[in-house]
Amino acid sequence: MSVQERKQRERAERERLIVATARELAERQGWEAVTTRRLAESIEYSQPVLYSHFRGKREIIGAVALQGATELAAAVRAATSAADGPRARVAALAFAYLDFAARNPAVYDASFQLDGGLAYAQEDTPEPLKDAFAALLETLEGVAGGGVPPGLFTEVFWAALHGLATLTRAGRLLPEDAEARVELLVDRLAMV
Amino acid sequence: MSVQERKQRERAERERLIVATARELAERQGWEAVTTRRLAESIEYSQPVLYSHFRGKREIIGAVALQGATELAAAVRAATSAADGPRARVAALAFAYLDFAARNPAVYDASFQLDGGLAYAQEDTPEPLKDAFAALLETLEGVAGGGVPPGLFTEVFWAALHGLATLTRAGRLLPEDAEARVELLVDRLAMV
DNA sequence: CTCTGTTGTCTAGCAGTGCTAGGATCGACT
DNA sequence: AGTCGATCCTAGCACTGCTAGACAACAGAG
Repeated sequence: MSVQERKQRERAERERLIVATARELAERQGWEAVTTRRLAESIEYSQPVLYSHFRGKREIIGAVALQGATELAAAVRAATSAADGPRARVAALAFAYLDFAARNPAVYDASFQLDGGLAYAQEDTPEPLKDAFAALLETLEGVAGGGVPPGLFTEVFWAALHGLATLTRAGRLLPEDAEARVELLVDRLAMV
Repeated sequence: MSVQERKQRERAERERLIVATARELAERQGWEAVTTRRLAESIEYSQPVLYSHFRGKREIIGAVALQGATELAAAVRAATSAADGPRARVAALAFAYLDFAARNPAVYDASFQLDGGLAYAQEDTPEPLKDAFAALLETLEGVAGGGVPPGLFTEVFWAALHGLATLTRAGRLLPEDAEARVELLVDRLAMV
């Protein structure tokens, strides 16, 4: 069985290569530059190989999205655990979130803006997405305030961050006052 | 000169038809269904005619976006002027905004999500966009709270609404608790 | 009323997209 | 050593946004 195992390993390796390459390409030149032809060319295989791993382009975006969610969760947890006190932890969460979105625009888009064919807010939601939300919840549930369900509070806080992230990157908000906006958001929303 | 005037009128009329048709098509089947061929077919002209009015598809989206911004501003102003008291006016603004986004998803996307080739937050920003922001500002500047620039407060509030609108429509947030989320947002952000 | 020149429109086509059918090739097992 | 199945690629489909160039319609001049 070692032959088959080797083949499986190689297949899995190639799949990682596809996702990594798609991500790089998207981060470097935008998702509109990620075509099946260019992607196939980059991994030095023909187009149909992509379709032996993924149903289509959407699923490739979805794979990048899951990677992104995992990393976002890790970034948020790292930032919050390094901060002292509820107020500082919430602020650290917000800055970490926006920083991630700004540094990985293509990945962030894959996760929260593009259609990666993933289920959200449902039972069959992939684990990384649920975990990313959980990472936010862990810190935010402490500052939801009385009578407010932590989940609901987290959704609102998340939406605000998402709005700041997307509007800023789309040029709708000037990046200069980014910090002031975050401070205002944290001061008002978090009940410390 | 009346002949030329008539032609100009007809041209303007056809341009309105293009925008209206693109909007209908997008609202009915999504922007990905708005192709230059289908659009040309719908207005009963050939494709190149579109390019005698607009530089490309992006500009058509941009035209729909401007319409949308104008209507959004009107909807917000209508809702706020019908409400009594600062708290009620802010809530009315929020509900009107989200209602507009939910009822006109394609138009909302054109305005704030897709690339319509429009400038934002700059000097050469089209008037309808500036006015839509102004409509929010008019109501929100009264509840910004001391020491907080009204413009900054409006940006944050807008971002939160935008986040709620997009995440809800993308299936990231369940629509059930929509009202509770808005109430929470208004209660926390607005200093009545 | 005819001719002319401009203005407007359409046909046809380019280069690119996501995706797939079918043939070729390679290699693991009998 | 030969067979047969898995794997991969070539070629192509139907579509996209966009454009060059042929063609027709029509206002203005004579």
